[in-house]
Amino acid sequence: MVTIYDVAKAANVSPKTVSRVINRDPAVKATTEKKVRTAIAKLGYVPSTAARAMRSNKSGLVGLITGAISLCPDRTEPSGLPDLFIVQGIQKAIEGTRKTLLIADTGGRHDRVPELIRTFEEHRVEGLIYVAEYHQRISLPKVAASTKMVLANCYDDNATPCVLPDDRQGQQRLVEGLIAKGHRRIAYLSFSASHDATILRTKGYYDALKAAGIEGDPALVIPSDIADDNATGEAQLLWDAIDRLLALPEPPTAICFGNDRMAMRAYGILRSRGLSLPSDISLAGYDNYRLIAETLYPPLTSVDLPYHAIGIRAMQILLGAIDGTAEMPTAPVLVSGQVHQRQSVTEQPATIIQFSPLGRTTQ
Amino acid sequence: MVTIYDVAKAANVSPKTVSRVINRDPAVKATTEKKVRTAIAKLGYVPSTAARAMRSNKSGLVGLITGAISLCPDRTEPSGLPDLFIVQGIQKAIEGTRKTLLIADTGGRHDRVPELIRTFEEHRVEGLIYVAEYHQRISLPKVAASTKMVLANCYDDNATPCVLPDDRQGQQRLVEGLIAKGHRRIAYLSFSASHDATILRTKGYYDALKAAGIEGDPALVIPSDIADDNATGEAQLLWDAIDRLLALPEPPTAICFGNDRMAMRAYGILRSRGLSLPSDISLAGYDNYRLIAETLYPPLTSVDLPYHAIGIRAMQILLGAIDGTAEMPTAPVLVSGQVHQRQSVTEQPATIIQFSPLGRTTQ
DNA sequence: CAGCGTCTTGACATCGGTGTCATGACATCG
DNA sequence: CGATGTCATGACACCGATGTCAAGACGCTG
Repeated sequence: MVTIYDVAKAANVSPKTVSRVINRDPAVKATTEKKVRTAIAKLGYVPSTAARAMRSNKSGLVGLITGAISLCPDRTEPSGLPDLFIVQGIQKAIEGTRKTLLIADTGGRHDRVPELIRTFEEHRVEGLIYVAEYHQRISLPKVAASTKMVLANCYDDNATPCVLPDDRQGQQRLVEGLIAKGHRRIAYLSFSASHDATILRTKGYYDALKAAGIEGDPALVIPSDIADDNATGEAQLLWDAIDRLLALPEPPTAICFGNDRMAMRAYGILRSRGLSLPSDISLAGYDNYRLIAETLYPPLTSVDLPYHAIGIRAMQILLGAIDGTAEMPTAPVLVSGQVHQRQSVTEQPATIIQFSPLGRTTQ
Repeated sequence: MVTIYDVAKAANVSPKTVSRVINRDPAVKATTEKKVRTAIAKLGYVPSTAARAMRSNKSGLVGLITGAISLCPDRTEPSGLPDLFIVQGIQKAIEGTRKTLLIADTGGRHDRVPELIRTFEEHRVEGLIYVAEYHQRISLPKVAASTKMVLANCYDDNATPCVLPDDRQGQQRLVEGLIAKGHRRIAYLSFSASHDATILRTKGYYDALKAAGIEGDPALVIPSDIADDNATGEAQLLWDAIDRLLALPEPPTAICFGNDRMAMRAYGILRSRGLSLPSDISLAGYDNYRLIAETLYPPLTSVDLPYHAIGIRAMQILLGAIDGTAEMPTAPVLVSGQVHQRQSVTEQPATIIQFSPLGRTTQ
C-alpha cells in the first residue's frame, strides 16, 4: 500500500508537506501543492484512517447497534421492518459529516450486545446509537464515559438520552380524525397491553374520545396478548375479536388496529363476514406501512410511525454532543407522526341509534 | 483512554508481555498472565484496532455497499426491500469470523459509489461486496488490486466474481408445479422485459411448458413496462392486463405474477371482477415475500428469491479469498430458490375445453 | 548592511500496538 | 562443572500519519 512517504519521495518534499496538502493547510506554496497533488494522483495514494486516528485519537467512527437488518427476514412480523427506517434516518443524518457509520447487527440476540459494544470500543467510536425494534425499556451494559450514547425507539433507567415516537399523540390524532368524520362507536384492537406503545396509544384513544365528549366503552377495546412468533394464533385471536365486536348490541362503525398488518388481515376477515369495505365499516391501521396501506384496496388510513425522523433526531443529538456544540437532552425527545387519511375511512352519516330488545335499529 | 502501557505499568511487566496475553501467546507463565488479566480488568483496558491495524497492515474490515437500507422507505416498490436479506446473509456469514463489517449505503444515488469506495480504501478494508437492489448489470470504478471484490445480485463486464439468483430455474419450477396440478393455460404477467430477471424467468416459464409438451401462447405473456415510481400507473396496467386475459376465448386457469406485490393487487382486482380465489383461478407470485404471501387470504404460492443465501455465498467467497483458502470463482455463481406451495393454487380438474362460436364450454 | 518579521518547509517525536531479536534464568546432559 | 538448550520476558524499532518546533529563504526597515 502506498504511503505518505512514497508520495513525499516522488514529489521530492517531506512527508509533513504531503500531510499539509492533504489537509488543505494554506501555508503551502501553490507550486509545491501542485507537485504533491500530481504525485498523489500518479501513485493513487489514499491516506490511512488508522494511522490518522492513532495520532489524533479520533476515529471518526460512530457505532450503531440494531436488530433491524437481521430481524426482517425470519419474522413476517409487523414491527420487524420499520425500525430499519430509523437506521435510514441515521444514515441520512450522518451524510455530509466526516464521520463513518459502523453498523452492528444483533442478529436478534440481545446477549450479543456487550460483544458488539466491545468491538465498537476497540474501534474507538466517538458515539453510539442503540436502536430498538419497538418502543420499549431496555438496559445496556456500561460503556466508557467518553463514549456518547443515544437511544432510539427505547429508553432506560439511567436517563440516557433517548428519542421516542409520540404514540399517545399519534393514536389521539387518528381517533380525532375518525370522530371528525362522524364516527362515535370506535373500536380499538390493540397489541398486547404489555407494550409501551399499546399503553400510550390506548391513552391517546381515550383522550380523543374524552375531548369529544364521547364516553369510552371497554367492550370496544380488545388487546391481543399473543406471542410474536405465532402467526396462526394471532389470526385466530383477530377472528374472535372481530366477531365479538360485530356481535355487540351496538357494534362499532370504525375499528382501529394495532398496526397495518392486523388491519390487512381484518380486510379478509370482515369480507368473509359479508361486510363491504369501507361502506359497512371503516378501518384504520398504525405504522403507515406504505407497502400495505397504499396497496390494500381500499387504501388504509394510518399513522406514520416517525421512524425516519427518530433516526435523524438521534443522530443529530449525537453529532452535537460529539462536536460539543450541543448538550444532550435530559428528557426523552418525542417525535410525532402524521395521520394519513385514505379511503378505508368513510364519512359516517349522522345517525340515531336506538336500542330495542330485538337488537339495534338505525334510522 | 487506557493503553497497553498503563496495563504494563499496573501489572509490572513490559507492554510486550501484555500484548502476548491479549493474543493468547502460550509462552506466558500462568502467574504472569493472571497479573496481567487482573490489571486489564481493573483498568478496563480495550486494545485499539487502529494501532493494531497499523502495525499488522490488516484492518479486519470488510466493506459492503448497498442501497438496501435507504431504498426501503420511499419506495413502496416491490423489489425495494428484499435485497436487505442479502445484507442479512452477509452479516450472518461474517458472524463468528474476526472481521467487522462496514456498511455504506448509497442513499439511492449511484454516483456516490466512488466516494464510498474511497472511504473504504481509507479504512483499508480487506474485501468489498457490492449488493444491487435487483438482478442487473453494473459497472463500478476500479479499486486497488489488493482489495478483493464480490458482486451480489449483479454482474459486470470485467468478470468480477458474482453471485446471482437463478431466475430461470425458479420460474421453471414454479410453472412445473402448476402443470403438476393440472393447469395447462398458464398466464405470466411479468415485469418490464428490460429486466434481466424478466428475461430469465420468461425463459424458465417457456422451458417448463416445453418440457410438458404444452405450446406457449404469446397472448398469455404480458410484461408491464412501467416506471418503478408510478404506483397508480402500475395498478392501471394490471387491471388492463387482467381484463385482457379474462377476455381471451380460452382464459388462463392460473396466472403467474412478476412478484408477490403484483399478485396482492390482483387479489383485489380479480375479486372485484366477481371471481373467487382460488376456486375460479389460481395465482402465483415471485419473491416469497412472506409478509405478503403468508398474510394474504388465501396464502400465495411463491418462489423464494434466495437473497439470504446469495448474501451468505458472496461473503463466503470473499472470506475465502481474503484468507487465501479459496480461489475466486470465474463464472457467476447461481443460487436457486425453493417453490412454496400455498392455497392460492388449486388442483385443476382434468377438463376438456371446447371452442364454439359462442365462447368456451367446460365439461 | 545588520536586524527583524514572514513565509515555507522539514526534522523529529509521538500515538498504541506488535515483530524481531536479545537477554537472563533455569534445566539438562556429557 | 561447563556447555547447551529451553523458557519467559523485555528492549527496541516500526507501522503511517501529524503536532511541535526550528531553520532557511526572503523581503522590509532603519
